Order: sequence, then C-alpha cells, then structure tokens
Amino acid sequence: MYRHGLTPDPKPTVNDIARVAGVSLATVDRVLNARPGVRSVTIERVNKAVAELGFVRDAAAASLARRRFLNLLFILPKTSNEFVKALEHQVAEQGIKLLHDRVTLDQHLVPPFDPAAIVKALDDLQAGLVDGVAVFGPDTDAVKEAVHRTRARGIPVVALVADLSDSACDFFVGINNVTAGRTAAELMAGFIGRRGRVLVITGSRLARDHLERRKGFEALMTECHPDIQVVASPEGRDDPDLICKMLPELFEQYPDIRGIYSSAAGNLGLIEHLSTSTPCPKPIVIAHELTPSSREALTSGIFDAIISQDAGHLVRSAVRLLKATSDQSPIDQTQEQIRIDIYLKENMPSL
Amino acid sequence: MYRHGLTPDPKPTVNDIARVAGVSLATVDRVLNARPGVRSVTIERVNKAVAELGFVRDAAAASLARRRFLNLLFILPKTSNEFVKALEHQVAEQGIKLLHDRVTLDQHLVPPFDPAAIVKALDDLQAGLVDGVAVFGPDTDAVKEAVHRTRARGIPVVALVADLSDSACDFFVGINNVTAGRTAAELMAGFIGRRGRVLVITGSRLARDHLERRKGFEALMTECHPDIQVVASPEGRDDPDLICKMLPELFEQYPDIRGIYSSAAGNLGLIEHLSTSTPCPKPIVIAHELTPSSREALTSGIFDAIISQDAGHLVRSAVRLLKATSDQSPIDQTQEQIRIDIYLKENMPSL
DNA sequence: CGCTATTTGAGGTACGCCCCTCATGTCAAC
DNA sequence: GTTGACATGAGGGGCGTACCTCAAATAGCG
Repeated sequence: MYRHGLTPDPKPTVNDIARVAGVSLATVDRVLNARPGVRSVTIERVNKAVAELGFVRDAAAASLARRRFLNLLFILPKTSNEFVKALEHQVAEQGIKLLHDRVTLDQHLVPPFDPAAIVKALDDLQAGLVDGVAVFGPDTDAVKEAVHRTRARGIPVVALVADLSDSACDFFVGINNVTAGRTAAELMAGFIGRRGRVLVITGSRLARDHLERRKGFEALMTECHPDIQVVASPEGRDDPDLICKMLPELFEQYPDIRGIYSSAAGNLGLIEHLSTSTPCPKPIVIAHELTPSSREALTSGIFDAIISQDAGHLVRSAVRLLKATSDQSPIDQTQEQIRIDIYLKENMPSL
Repeated sequence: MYRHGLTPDPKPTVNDIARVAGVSLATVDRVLNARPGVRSVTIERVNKAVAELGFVRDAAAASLARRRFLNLLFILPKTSNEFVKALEHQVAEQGIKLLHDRVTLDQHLVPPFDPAAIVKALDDLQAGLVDGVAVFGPDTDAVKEAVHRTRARGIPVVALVADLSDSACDFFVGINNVTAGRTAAELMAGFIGRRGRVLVITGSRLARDHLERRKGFEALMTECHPDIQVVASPEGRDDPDLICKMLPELFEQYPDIRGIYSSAAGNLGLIEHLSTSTPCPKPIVIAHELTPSSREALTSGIFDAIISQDAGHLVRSAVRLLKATSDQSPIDQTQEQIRIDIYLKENMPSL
C-alpha cells in the first residue's frame, strides 16, 4: 500500500491504459474525455482497463494541460449586513488562494431585494468569460427564468444561502432554513423551561430564508411545546432602527416575554435595545449568524445562542460544486452539506 | 478582473519573473524554491518581481513537475469506538479521492492505551516512504520523545484529536477539550434551569482529552452556576458494560439527578441503561461525538444534545496541514480550526 | 594581481494529460 | 466498385514548474 515516486508501482497513466486496453492513446483520450467517435465496445474495453489498473486521472496534469482558468462569479446583494459582508470577504480572500488552482473568483454586488438587477447580471454574462455563477437572491420567477437561461447557455448556477425553488439551479449551497428555525425553537424551548411566551422578530417578507426560519420555529413549538406561546413582531425589514423602535411597545404589550428569536438580519437593533434597557428577568435571546456584533452580544451575555452557517464553508462549497460541474468530476455530498451551527458563549470559535 | 485562458493578460509565469527581474530562469527557480547559492540582493530582486507581477506558483504544474507522491500515515488506536471508526472510514474514503492529487493515505492501527506501540510505529517509519504522520495517541513522555525523533528525521507530525503537550508536534488538529467540557456545561445549565445535581460519567484516566472535558465541565459549573452540584462517576474505562452496570447504584445514591454528561466513549452503556429503565423525570443527557448510536439516541430522545467534532474535517485538516508543511505553503488558520459542534435533534445532519 | 569560492546563466528533460491534425482502416449504402 | 460516414491509430505540441548539469561570470580575499 505504500507508494512513492522513486519506487516502482507508479500510478498508472493513460499510456498504461492504452497498452492494457489494446487501443491507441487517442482512443483512450476520447473515452476519458467523453469525446464522440468511439464504438461502445471500445469504450467498454477502455473502461475495463481503467478499472483494472485503478487508473485515476492526475488532477494536476489535467488542469495544466487544459490550459484554461475557471472563472466564477458570485452575485451578492449590496448591503451592509454583516453576514453578507462576511461572504464578500470570503470570496475575496479565497479568490486569492484559488489563483494557485487556476480558478478566479469575482463578485458582482447588486441592489438588494431587486430581482431585476439579478436578472440583468445573469443575462449579461458571457459564456466563455464566466464558467459558473453563485447567486444569493430572492426566489422570484424572474430570477428563476434568468437562471434557466444562464444554464441553457451552458453556465452552471448554484443558489447561495437562499434556495431557488423547483431546482432552478444546479445546486443549493446553504442550510435548510425551516430546520434552522426548528433548531432555534428546540434550543429556546430547552432554555426557557418549555413554557411561557416567546417573541419572534421577523425580517423582510421578500426573503424566503427568513420566512422559512420563522415557519420552522413556530411549527416546532406547535408540535412539541404546547405551553409555549409564540408572538411575532411586525415586519422588521432588516432595519436595525425600525426594530429598535418597535421593541419597547412590544415589551409593554407582552411583559412576560421569556425568549426572543431574531430570525432575520435585525440583530443590531435588538442588541442596541437590549444593551440599554434590559427587561427583568432577562429573556433568552437566540439570533442568527455569527458576526462581529452578534459575537460580542454573545460574549457579553445579551445573546444566549446563535444559529449560524459558516461563510467560508459556503463559499468553498459553491466553488467546489461549480468546479466539479465544469470538470464533470464527482461530488462528496457529505462535505458539501452546510451545517446548522449552534454557538454558545463557550464554543464560539476564536477570531 | 475577468480572466480567461483564451484572452490576453495571462497569469505570469516563472519566465516573466526572470525577464522582469533581469535574471535567469535558474536563479528564479533557486529563489522560489529556497535553494542555496543566491546573493541576498538577487533574492530581493526576484521577490520584488514576484510581488510586482502578482506571480502565484501554479499548483498543478508544480505538483506535476515535482513528480512525487505525498505519503501520509494515520496512526489510530485499534478500538471498536464508533468515533475512531468514523476516523478510519474518513481516512480510507479520502485516501481514494486524494489519489487524484498525488497524495496517499495509509492507516496504522495500534493497540489502544499502549504508548509503546505508538513509539514503535513512529520509530519504524522510514523517511522517504512516509512524508507525514497524524497521531491519535496518549500524551505520554515516551510518545512525545518518539514524535520528537520523527520530526528530527524530517517527517512532520500532527497530533490528532488528543493534543500532545509542549508543542511536541507541528500542529494539533482537534478541539480544545476543556472548552468542549465548558460548552457541555453551559448547555446543561441552560437545559436544567441552572440548578440541581448533574452526573459526569468519565472515561479512562489515560485519555487526556476526557480528563480535560470533565475539568472544563466542572470549572464552568463552579464559576457560573453555584446552584448546580456535580457528582462524578467512578472511572468508566470507556467500557459500555461497566458503565451500564454502575449506573443503577449511582441513581440510587443520587435520586435527584437532573442531568448526565457523558464525557467519554461510554455512550453505548449509557444508552443501554437509559433505554431500559428511564428515571423519572428523565434527566437531560449530553454526550460526545455524533455516531450512529448517539445519533439514534438523539432522535429517540434519550440524548438531548451531542457535542461533537467532525471526523471528515479532522482528517482533511490533518492532510492539508501535513501537505502545507511539506510544500512550505501557507496555512489558512480559520479553515483549520476544528469547531465544537452542538447537535440537537433538529440540526443533526442527515446521513 | 591572481586565486578560489561563490553566484549566475543557458539549456535541457521530465511530469501526465489535453487537444489537434492527418492518415488509415472498416463497413454500409448506392 | 465507388463513395462517404465513421472508427481508430500515429504523432506531436504545449501547459508551467522542478531539477539537473555544465560553463561562465563575478565577488571576495590576501
């Protein structure tokens, strides 16, 4: 089983395949790269030799010989949202490293909640200049149609963070937000002793991911915790100020709130309110996405838990999937599954 | 910023560096690969050109030209422990994929709790046949000395899962177990309402990781939750039967146990006991490592939470670190940090 | 100044694969 | 029997880097 470059038993090459299969190098190449003009019997012969010798195409040599870059584009909403910022940062950072691997990453920031901008961005893509796209955008028909056109032009598309329904894309990279909401609910229920009133702060109606979280949260409470009452805030629109302003009257209306679930991107407003006027007893607060400010809120005890998804993992996974689609190489499903991370004060990763 | 194989503005190559720096290819090569025989002024000139052109070594071409495999070895304890099995499985599985990248993975199973076997395994390594080792073993002086000898022979070593103190290794791949214990304690405290008695089931005294978890668990309770009393079980030796047998008398001795923390590898015994005779009210149970049986216990409600570390991530990280050490390439610390995962029933990953 | 030791240049080969061209072979339909 | 479509063989160039050899230039030294 030991193997070394200077010893015999080297990894078989295409030449070995040709020899064993009794065909020429050209034919092996045609088979390996799924080029036309080979009889199926011959294809079989080559595949058999491949299996026999345990041939694995050398990724380095292949990528070198292919003499091309894989140019990937990330379409992200242009917002000050910390989580999106983290995504941008990851795209930029990993783009640098991926240069080593003949992959380039670009990002295109479009106005948020603006399907038309995404449609335009997708339709403006030139096949040949862009080999794959990752899109974080609203799940509207216009967007889905644009995705469809893009894929029809041979450019693979993955949905990032927010899924596009009806499998409009080649892949979805992100968490199941219904499950994320259920997870928050399970944690909340455990922390508040399975009874009492909890407040859900919702985000924009346009964001499918936020709606799903809320739905999951409420569903689990209904299913498993009849002694917990869920009340929902008016739509927060992901606007910190708006949220900060409407909280006092909510607390007045429901003085017995034992838990708060911030399902959307309004963490900043929530933090601001709670850090100035803490209700007594302090409610259990669960929010989404580990960012600089939510991290601080967790450290200082304003937040009790954070449900999160790793931005680095999201970006890496999107890249791997787009790359695999281009190379027609296999995919490791387990590695591509984005975890729903739970962070408490203690297990928060450093940095 | 767009870049494509068929367009101008190709990635700069070593030839471009040589031209810009006004030196020969050979000199560029000497600098890039840190070979001796170049004046420092010349080194500077080359580095300047590299920076100017934004040269990045083409990983594919480099690995192809280096014409060698990276042979890595994983030394794991031979035990039926499910977590270790998961590690073995990951090593085997990823070994296949890594063949594409000129990396081979082997595993060497040694008797558990047997430092001498690990020492022998390390000392038997032949430099040239093995280019890096990942070790999951006890933190004893004999092992550390063997690691030291191995590294002295030029073979990088990473500690896997259990750290070896005094930075005996090049890297440690795993979680901070004190922090993991604290995390379990924080979760436990929240779930049991911050008061009452909890039982800690410990493992072997030889396993530093288990001791640290228990230490962290007790420390956090002492620091933050004075109303929680921690009682510790006798040593479980990671033996399911032993644990299963001693539980009844523990429950008799402490009928008011509200929570159980299984810090070690004795989950099977705990599950067996709890699934036959459930104390009332059912205590909150937190255990370690997501495995088939702990997963089932979580689903069925026997366990309430699992603290875990991802075996796939551990193996991938160990490989990346050993590879980076061999290639002298940079390391992305944030990617290599192993998370302390918290799984509840709801956010348990599928598969 | 001449001497040696060090530094640099020039050039080549190899890695494993992709992709191209051109010639040759085979078999069917006409 | 000719034609054309298809299947295969033969061969070569190229990707960007590593690593080797040998000669030439230069620096450092007394």
